[in-house]
Amino acid sequence: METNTPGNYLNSLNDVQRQAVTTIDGPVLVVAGPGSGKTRVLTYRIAHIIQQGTAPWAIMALTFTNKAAREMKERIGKVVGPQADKVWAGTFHSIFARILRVEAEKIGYPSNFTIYDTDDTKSLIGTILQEMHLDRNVYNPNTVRSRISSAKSNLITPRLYAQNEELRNQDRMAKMPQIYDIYEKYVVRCKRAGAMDFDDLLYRLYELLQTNPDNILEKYRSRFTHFLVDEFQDTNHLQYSIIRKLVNFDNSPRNICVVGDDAQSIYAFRGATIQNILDFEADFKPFNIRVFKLEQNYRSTDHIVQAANVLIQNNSRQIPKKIWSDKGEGHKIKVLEAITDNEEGKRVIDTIVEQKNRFHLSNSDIVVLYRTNSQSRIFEEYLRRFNLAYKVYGGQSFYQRKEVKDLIAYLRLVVNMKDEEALRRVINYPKRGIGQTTVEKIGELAAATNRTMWECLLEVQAGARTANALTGFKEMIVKANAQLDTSDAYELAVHMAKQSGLLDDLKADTSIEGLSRKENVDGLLDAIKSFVDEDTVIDTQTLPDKSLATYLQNIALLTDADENADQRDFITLMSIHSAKGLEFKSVFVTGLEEKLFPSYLSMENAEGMDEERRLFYVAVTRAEQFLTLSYAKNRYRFGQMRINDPSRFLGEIPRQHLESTAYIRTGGEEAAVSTMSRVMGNFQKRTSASSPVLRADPKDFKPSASENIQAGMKVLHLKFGEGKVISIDGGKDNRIATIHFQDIDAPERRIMLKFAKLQILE
DNA sequence: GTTGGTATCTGTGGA
DNA sequence: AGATACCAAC
Repeated sequence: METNTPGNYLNSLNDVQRQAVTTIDGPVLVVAGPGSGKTRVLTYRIAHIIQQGTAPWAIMALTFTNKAAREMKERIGKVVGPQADKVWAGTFHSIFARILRVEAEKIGYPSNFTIYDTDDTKSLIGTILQEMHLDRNVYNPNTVRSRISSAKSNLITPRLYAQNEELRNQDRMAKMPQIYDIYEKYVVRCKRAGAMDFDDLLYRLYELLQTNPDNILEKYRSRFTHFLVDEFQDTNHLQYSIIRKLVNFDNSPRNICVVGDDAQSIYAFRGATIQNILDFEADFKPFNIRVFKLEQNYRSTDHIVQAANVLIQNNSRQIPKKIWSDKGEGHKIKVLEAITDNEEGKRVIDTIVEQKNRFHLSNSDIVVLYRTNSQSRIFEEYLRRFNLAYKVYGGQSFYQRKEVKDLIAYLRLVVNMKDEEALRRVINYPKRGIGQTTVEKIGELAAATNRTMWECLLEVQAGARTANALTGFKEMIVKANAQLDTSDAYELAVHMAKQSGLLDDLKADTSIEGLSRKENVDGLLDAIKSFVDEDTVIDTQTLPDKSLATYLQNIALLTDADENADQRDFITLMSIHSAKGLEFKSVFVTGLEEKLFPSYLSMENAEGMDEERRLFYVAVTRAEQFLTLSYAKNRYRFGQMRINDPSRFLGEIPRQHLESTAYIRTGGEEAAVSTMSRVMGNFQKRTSASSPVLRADPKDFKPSASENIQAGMKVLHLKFGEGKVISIDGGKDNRIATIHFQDIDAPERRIMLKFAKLQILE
């Protein structure tokens, strides 16, 4: 339990934690293993800083996710009360966006700048490619995007990029020599559209501090006196450069605490670098840096902790540390083998049902993790079949659905008419007779005259019909724009949904998908309504209003995972990436196959492989009590069934932490078993005791219909042999038998009748 | 300009 | 398998 009384919060900490909390002057590096009470340290530290007399608004606490930020604020609130809201705690992107809203005009952006998401970025790059007559098949927009993104993350401007022989050579080798040019055009276009992409939210702030108009640097240096950075291992060079600007200067108190775990760095793919930890140590070494290592794990039982310890040692570089737990040995790790991805789904859900029954777990105790979001589908199907409540995080989020984005695009356009991506999206949706040709003409004119498409809207040659449509479109937006100051976000959104014809268009579609699209738009409108009604606005300090502009700012940086999960009791499905920082009693890590996990995209070099291993480490260490690993020997990918070897990571877990009972399929499993021991590498030395034994001859085995099985019957099970049904419980479609088997170690088994094959003997 | 059908491509993670 | 690009017919 949390301690809420001020003063005695220090008592609930161990020695190292307490030092990390109370050492508030000067630079501090906290190396925090999984489950080591990192969040607790951060929150108590903030509370401590406040209680030592610092104003809450002089504290900046940067996290990676809104979820982490919200949790932190809540927990600070418990210790210091309502002042917690005054702390500048949030994601890098949201805190920096907040500053930029105030300062944007100093670097040539409107204060109501739009935030381009990944789709906007990709589509803008697509447009530029088209204008440059470059082949999309050669210039993959995704590749181009990530090149641009990593350039920004490393403070490489278009000009520097053009001069950088190494980068240019890489591009030439990749047959994309023009990337530097695309980059430059992209930056110009974003600026002209009054838009910042995710990287700009960081980069433009850096630019602001670097160019220092009106001595703005001084303003923020003196405003914030204490800094905290969570998940420091996942920051990129650009983020660290900003921090350094704000913290590391002459006469600065350098009150900064960074918390991270090199073993949990999983965002190198988007520019994060462990180098930052090393740089931090070097940069602050002259200023009496203190390093604290949190090594006690309060989350998991020992088999889990030890397994994690061993497997991470396969990585080449790491800060030495030994995570330990005093939670007792706990349960061994279970491995599920399946023939197909579909069967994997079934076996995972079977195991979930079994665990729920045997250990009285709630749905919310359970998480199913996977490497790629596309793996969620099969689990969803089986969960539905079993009537188990679940929630899928990530994947296509609510705000990425077409119909939602459409309405939002209208709203964006009303707020910022220069927003080209929004304009392109809705100029002819719903259909109003402005075709592709016209849109292209407008785009070309805009590009040729260095203006926005909005300005060129009525200047292109077009037939009377089209010209009419264009005028109508423009007037509609202008009219709505005029209402910005008088209407709140909800009124305007409803107005636009109706006026644009979007609502009518959705109503006309009576298919099931059409209905759900309509529901989504209604859902969006509801969300806007509650934004207007509620007092809780993320950025109350800067924009304490209910305007559409404020609303758009708030949602641009929101992801599905940030929505307040309603209190219902559900099983969680998510990617391992989004599970970082979370914990569950029972964790399923699925799809442990070579080329999937580790991903084939990471297999080329050692760094990629190490990052995959860290990802596996993160997955494993989410578990408190139960850890189940699963893999399928065959899996559909790219529309084709592929054969996969089990992941090497399975082989890296020492045998003694694994449950010995190997899984055996009913029917033709001899082959399965031998394959398993062959491919599992380290598993090979298993003793005969661990190999599965058939207790019934498959040839004579004739399973009976499960409905007929009743308490008191004598039954035969292929693997467990003869047994007596003690009792039956569970619902009609979910009957579970408790069976006493004669000659196995743990004679009492609970078996789902729906799936178990049992032959009635008498 | 719009519609609908076919060919082609593409494939991690997320603020 | 699903999304998108492309093309031919209305």
